[in-house]
Amino acid sequence: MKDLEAILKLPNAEAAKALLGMELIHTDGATTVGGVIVETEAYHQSDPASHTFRGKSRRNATMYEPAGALYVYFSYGIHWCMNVVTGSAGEGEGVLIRALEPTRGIETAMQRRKTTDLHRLMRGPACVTQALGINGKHDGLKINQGQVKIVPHNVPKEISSGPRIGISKATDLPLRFWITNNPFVSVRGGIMK
DNA sequence: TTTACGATTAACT
DNA sequence: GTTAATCGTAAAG
Repeated sequence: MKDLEAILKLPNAEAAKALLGMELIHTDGATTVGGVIVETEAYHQSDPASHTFRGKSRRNATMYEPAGALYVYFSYGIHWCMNVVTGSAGEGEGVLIRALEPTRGIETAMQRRKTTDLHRLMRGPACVTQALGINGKHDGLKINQGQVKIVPHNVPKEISSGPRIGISKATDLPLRFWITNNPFVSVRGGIMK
């Protein structure tokens, strides 16, 4: 198992795969909520579906921070989604965290999500941020230097890949990765198994 | 300044 | 399976 710093410097898609099986933890005061990353998507500068495709702007500025920064953006007027910035020198690359397998602070997460359905607790990018209590205030935070941490947890038995979800461009690129047969992966879209 | 739309979710038929 | 909710951002005027 490589440490986080090494993973974040890997090429975009490699980093997305390497983050699977790591544990993402958010500590807010006395409250800690976290889970194992089971689903990710890779985005980079030359990708038409990426926020950084058309260069730096106000919203995506965090994507150009050094690897290890947290890019949190607001979508559809309601949802927060979180990314981990990757690459070695402000290349505008990142990995979208799409789903976690809950491990810590499950009761707190259920209160925040207003559901007791464990399988839907952290399934979907906006569900992850809601369960962990992540929002725009966390944009730009450095991972492992404060409230948000990513630590080694286990090694995925098998990794699957396929087209990404919820985008209208470059939908044929297999830049979505998940842990094979993990029940906490969002299986929308009838993608390959 | 105005307009169209999105790395989505939850509710409903 | 289908659709409404909801608003910040980017692109166009």
